[in-house]
Amino acid sequence: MRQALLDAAIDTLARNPGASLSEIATRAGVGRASLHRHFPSRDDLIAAASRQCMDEIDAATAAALADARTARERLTRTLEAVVPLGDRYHFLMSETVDDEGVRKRYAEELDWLASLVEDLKGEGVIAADVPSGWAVVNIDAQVWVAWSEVAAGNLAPAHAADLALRTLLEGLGP
Amino acid sequence: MRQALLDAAIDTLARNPGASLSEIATRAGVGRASLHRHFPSRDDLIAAASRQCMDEIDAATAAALADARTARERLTRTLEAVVPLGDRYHFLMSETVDDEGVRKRYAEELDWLASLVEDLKGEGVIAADVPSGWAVVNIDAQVWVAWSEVAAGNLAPAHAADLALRTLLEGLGP
DNA sequence: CTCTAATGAGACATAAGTGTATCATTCCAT
DNA sequence: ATGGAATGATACACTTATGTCTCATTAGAG
Repeated sequence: MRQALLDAAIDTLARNPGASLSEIATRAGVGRASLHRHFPSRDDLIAAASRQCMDEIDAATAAALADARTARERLTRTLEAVVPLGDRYHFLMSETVDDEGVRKRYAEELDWLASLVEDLKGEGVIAADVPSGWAVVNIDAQVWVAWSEVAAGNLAPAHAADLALRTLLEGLGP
Repeated sequence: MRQALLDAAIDTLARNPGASLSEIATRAGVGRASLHRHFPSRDDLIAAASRQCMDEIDAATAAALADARTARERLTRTLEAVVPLGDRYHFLMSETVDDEGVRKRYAEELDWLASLVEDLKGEGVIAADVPSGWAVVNIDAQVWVAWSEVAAGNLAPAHAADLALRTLLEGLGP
């Protein structure tokens, strides 16, 4: 029940950030009153959904990164793992959360991404004259683009992740 | 007055699609009643703002494309012209408009972009094995990324447009 | 089977956004 | 200076979303 509500919230809010709690409850196959029992306020629901997204992304990337030796390999595994979770990713980017813990974890994710970019530069995978901020925001953008193409039914997840990787490596490479 | 309202609407709604008419009127330095005199309903305002955005983008690209001979040159000029209008561009992408004329013009823009991609492939600027849909959505994404970096104060418009162009040419090239 | 906790459905109050109408004031052309 | 048009401010009705509460029903543990 709680899980169904979180999934419905992520699904619905990723596509329409202004969706009402009624829509979310309906999509979860649950009455609106029950939603309020589990999540007293809209903010509570969004904060919990954000934590859920970060948990899923952390789990997926941790598993994918276990055997990654180079930064390039870490980027590859990360894209393969995160593109199928693109709706989670997009939800995190679009919803501004009041919760302190969520903001902190989100900042950690950004730091991790920034350090990955630095490592990629160190390996010569990303050219030195590409601003690091540009690289970070491009990785975000490629995840979003790849997922939206998958969600639209235009590409298979693996193909989309591959294209995203190629676009990043060639586009930002030396 | 009408112009101030349109500018305020685009500015405000590009950053927060759920902004209220009060916010927009206040940002325009106008009372909410006056807003309703010029634009009877919210939908009217959004439709007019969308037309305004397309007019500005059309004007900017038409001027930039006047002397473009190759498809690659058209892409370059388009990025240089559109990146500074990134908020307009983003507004168009994020607001779903009911108006028939707006939808039609928007579809024409997408067609134009698709034909540009085909021409770029013909010139060998974009690799043949890159799906055209991927190229189209990547051009959109680069405009958005470049503008957001400009809006955040991280890059100068010309530098951002240049990075976007480079990322596209290298990322999608053969 | 029985008791308890959870659920669904609905009523209710509250708040915010929207659209309309009114009236006094300001601005501008004549 | 004067008259008309536009504006700002305000009040009002209407709608929608939110959060709380109650009560009958259901599911599941004992």
